[in-house]
Amino acid sequence: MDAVTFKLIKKDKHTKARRGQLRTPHGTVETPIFMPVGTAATVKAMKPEELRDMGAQIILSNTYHLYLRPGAEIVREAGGLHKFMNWNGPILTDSGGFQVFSLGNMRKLTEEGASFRSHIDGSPHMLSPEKSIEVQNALGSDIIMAFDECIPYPAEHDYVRKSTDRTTRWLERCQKAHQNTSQQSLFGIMQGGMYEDLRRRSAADIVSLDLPGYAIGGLSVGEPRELMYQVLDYSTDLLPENKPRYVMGVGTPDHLFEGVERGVDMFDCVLPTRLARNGAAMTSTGQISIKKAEYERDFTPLDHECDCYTCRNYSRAYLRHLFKSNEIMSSMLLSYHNLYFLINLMKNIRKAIEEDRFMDYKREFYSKYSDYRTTLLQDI
RNA sequence: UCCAAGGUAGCUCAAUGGUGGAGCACUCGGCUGUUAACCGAUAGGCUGUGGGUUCGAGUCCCACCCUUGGAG
Repeated sequence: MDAVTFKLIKKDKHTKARRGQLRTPHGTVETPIFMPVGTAATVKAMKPEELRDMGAQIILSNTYHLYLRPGAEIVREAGGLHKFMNWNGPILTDSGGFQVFSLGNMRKLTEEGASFRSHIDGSPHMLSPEKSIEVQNALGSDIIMAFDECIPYPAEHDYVRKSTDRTTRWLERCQKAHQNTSQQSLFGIMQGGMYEDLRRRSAADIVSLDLPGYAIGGLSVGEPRELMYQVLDYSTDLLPENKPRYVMGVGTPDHLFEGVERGVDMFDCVLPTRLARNGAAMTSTGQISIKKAEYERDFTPLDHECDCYTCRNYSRAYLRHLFKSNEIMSSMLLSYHNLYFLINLMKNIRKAIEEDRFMDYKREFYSKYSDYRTTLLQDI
């Protein structure tokens, strides 16, 4: 029996959207779900209590970062990642595969794995499928991700094919290295770039390994929005219906809608927390920059439709002041709001799916969300 | 009153006698499995004032004004 299991509880009548439950050793997650990212064993500027209060069900952390600092053994000694960071809900750890992409100029790829130079002190390290699994075992996360290469965009067909096949071989090694299935489950990752034939090939290969969950990787790497939707259109169909589907690194409100509509169950993204620290807020009318001079005397909440702690208690003028003054509270209040915004959005989406009005809800949302009205007209 | 140092962008400061720049602040933009409380762009100037030397002065000379420190 897998540590993590998925139960499909409802399918939308009009789209591929679905409602499900993901059971993990640390609790059940209602899907579709957005997962806040806590790279270094902390969702930046947020206390676990706040995450729980806002309705976060599962968070993500990172193998590469925790391996470098403080080191996997220290987390193991602490009693595992849950205890170490005081979050006893479900945790998913990324494998370090994204760092293969994001630290491109500081690593070398071979069949064995990726040789990194630490971004902290320049020291050399090798992350292989086996090493990534070993570290994630030590961390004790509920869901562990396969070690993959997140392929840049654009990329030549030949390169994508070779890389994707290597990612598949790495997945086989991950599966072999991962033995303890009672506490952790391994998810595989589809690659294939923006090429349908390679996505099909990747999906067929990883699905044959019969894993408890599958991710769609290599999206949101700079490709046009329409291209991403196009890839998602056929990619979800290539994955088994009774297993969770996770699109990695996606987190703008419109992408969440489009992903859910195409049958995606899980998302994660640094965007809400990063935007927050950089003075931007996600709102029902679109992204706003709290830095702008026009908010200097705006004593209304960030988002008039939001009932989060930040919006209930603070004004745009105050949040602008905090940001301009470089005050820590700025990151805290904006992060809370942005995470709440996405978590609440997903909650509404789940409810809409349950009531067979997902597309109605999507239309309603898009009608206010100014940045994407053009998409609304084209897609609906 | 004398001595010394110094007056350059909003602020703190650069600039052999040869096209006055930077950091911060301001304004605007970007951020998608975090190398990111980050990155980028625009704007901003009678170089204290008035004379002089010079082909050419922020820079050298003179006077004055102002600031800071010291002495009395």
